[in-house]
Amino acid sequence: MTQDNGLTESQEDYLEVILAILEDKQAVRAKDIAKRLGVTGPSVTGALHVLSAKGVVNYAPYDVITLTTKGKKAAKEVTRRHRVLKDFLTRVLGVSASEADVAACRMEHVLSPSVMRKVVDFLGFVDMCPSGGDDWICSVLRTFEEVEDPEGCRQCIERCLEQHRGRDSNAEPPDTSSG
Amino acid sequence: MTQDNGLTESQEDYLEVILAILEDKQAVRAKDIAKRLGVTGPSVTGALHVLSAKGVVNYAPYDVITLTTKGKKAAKEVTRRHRVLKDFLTRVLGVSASEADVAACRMEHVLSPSVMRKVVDFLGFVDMCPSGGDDWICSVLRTFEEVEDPEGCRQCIERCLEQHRGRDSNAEPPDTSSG
DNA sequence: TTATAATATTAGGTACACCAAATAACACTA
DNA sequence: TAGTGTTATTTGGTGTACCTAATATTATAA
Repeated sequence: MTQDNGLTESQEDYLEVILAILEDKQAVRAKDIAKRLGVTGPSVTGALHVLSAKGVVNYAPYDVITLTTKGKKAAKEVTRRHRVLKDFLTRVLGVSASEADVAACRMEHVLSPSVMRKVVDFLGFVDMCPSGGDDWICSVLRTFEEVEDPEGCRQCIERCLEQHRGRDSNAEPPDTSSG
Repeated sequence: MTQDNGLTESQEDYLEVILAILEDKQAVRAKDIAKRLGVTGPSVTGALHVLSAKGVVNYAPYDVITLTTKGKKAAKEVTRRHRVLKDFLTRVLGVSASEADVAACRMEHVLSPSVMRKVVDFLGFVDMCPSGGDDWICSVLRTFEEVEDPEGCRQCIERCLEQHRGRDSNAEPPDTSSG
């Protein structure tokens, strides 16, 4: 497993939906898990046995289903990855919400923490941009290894953003074409 | 399968390495496949049986291993996805080459064609930028729904890029990647 | 308090993807 | 042409993740 928490992709999915159900309703039913995951009852029972053995869910036949502390932590972590990836897919790549959900559901199991961190970093740039930050584009450009003059770029982007920020300033910089 | 070509993730991996070996050497040995995929011989034999039944490899015991036309097409498609994703991870997110390879190896099986297209589109902007294109940043910004004056931005970016281009008027192609 | 509907579980089976050990085929060399 | 090492295959088995059908439990209504 890329994320190594000792859980398979399928098991991470189970934890994720259990947490989601817990946030909706009070009680978690095997039936609801089955419905959300598109599997049958026996599959849920089987998975719960394994998850219980792994110490992430509290389970006994016909008893209520809850997450252990460890399980809740793992579930939240998966959910967080899902959210980040969906965010990235929609906001950066322009993927539709529903498609992003499907894709995030798969990607959330396969990206290492370090790659996830890069995704978060990128989103950080994006978040920073409209609120006043003026260098995320430069930072991105730098990662392309194409920009040989980051400072020049920075200044340029700065002017660009200024144009959008300051409606009052109609002063178009006339002297920018110099090398 | 997200990519539905009737192949499992594992099977796509087999095709991918078979194609890779074909591009290196002339002949494909079960042993080489095993080594590249980190599996044992029997696993390869088993997979070849299935792949043969699916009409993507030509296989008979102790005979040479080749890809069918259909198989070659599928293999090239997977390889293309891998390349695109690795490219994206390294150039856009700044992931290291080796990590990008690992991540691409997983992602290549889980992203739908439409999401892949978005990734390609994004890379298109990136590629366009240093080589003369002048609006990829604007296009990206537009997707963030933050830019209210795309034309102004376009002009700004244009100046920015001019600044970088102007330093090397003889404009050789950037020639950074070689697949 | 039983009958019944809803829910959950066990039992048994499939498919995939792998493995180790044993066996078979092949390609040389002597 | 037999012998030897390499390569490939078959055999038998594991673990995961599903499924259907049958059974058990629980909750509820008569």
